Amino acid sequence: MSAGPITIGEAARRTGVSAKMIRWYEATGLLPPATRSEAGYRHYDDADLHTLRFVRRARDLGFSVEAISDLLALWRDRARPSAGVKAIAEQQIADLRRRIAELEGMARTLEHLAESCCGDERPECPILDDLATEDHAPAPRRHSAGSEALATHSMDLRTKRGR
Amino acid sequence: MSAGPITIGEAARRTGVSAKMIRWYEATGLLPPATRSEAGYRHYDDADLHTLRFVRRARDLGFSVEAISDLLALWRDRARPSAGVKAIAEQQIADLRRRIAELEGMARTLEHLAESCCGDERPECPILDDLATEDHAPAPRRHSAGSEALATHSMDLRTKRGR
DNA sequence: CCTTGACCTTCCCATGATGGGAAGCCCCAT
DNA sequence: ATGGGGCTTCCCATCATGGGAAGGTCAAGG
Repeated sequence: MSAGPITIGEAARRTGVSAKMIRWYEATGLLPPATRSEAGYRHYDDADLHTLRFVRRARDLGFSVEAISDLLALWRDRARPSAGVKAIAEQQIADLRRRIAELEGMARTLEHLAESCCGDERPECPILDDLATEDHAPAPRRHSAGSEALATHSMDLRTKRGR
Repeated sequence: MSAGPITIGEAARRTGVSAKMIRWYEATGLLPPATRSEAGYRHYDDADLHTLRFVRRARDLGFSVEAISDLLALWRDRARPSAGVKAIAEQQIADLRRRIAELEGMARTLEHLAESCCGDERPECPILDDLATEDHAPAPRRHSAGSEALATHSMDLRTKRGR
């Protein structure tokens, strides 16, 4: 029910989108420029908050900013056919499934290796032996071209290990 | 069999690691500086190729460059206890499983939504309706701190949609 | 009225692993 | 000796995000 325009920090708190990211979304054109106070402060109203939550939710579902841009346009167009939205969603699902399969393959291979490694004081280690084996499949280079219209670029699949 | 030292391009062809990446691995300390010809060309011998294939294989299993650095050190130390290697591998497995679960959650949610969207000319769209719904769980912010010793940083989970 | 502290602004930088491309040198085969 | 392809280094872009500096603004309390 709060109606008065609020500042970016407050909007961040209420939508779960950081102030940094709100500014960035505006700078890159995902969101239209916010209205400003005389001093230059950005102000957000309830409709803006609604949009921000929309973006947040879409991010949580793994959509890229580019995809969200399309979704936002469709959302604003009340006469759009739902087919377009569904197509974007299915593209996203396919992408998620592909990435899951890729990670699953890695996990399974590693699980096999870890199982056969006793992991004690002794230096015998099937894991290192596997890594050092010369004849692994050329493994189709990542970043292979997709089918034109539905081309996707596989993301980075590695882990960041904090330390 | 081929014994003579070869150039970086040839090493790239034979190991599946791009010349760019070989230079980068050297620059960042994952690999020791390559020997150079008088003209400054890098030269690689069979042992180097073996190492490069090791790195390549580890990358294919999703290990970060930092983890590979540890694995390489263990590989070179023939007296290492296999426990250390196994620990790294299990950390990696846990990380992969966590990421898979996260993607799986997104995929399932989207599949439910896509199922209920007829995807025709009509503008009714449960997918957009969901995105526009105000009350979604605060969704624990990504990048939450892990447990000190085994701390991991979750990766980016979004899609790049080529266009 | 003035200070203080919390907030806002913009701008630059870093992340991780990868590729693109420019400018310039080198090597081999014709 | 010349041309083309490979090598060198260096800079830039990606994608979404955060960190932090330098400086302006606002509201509350002395």
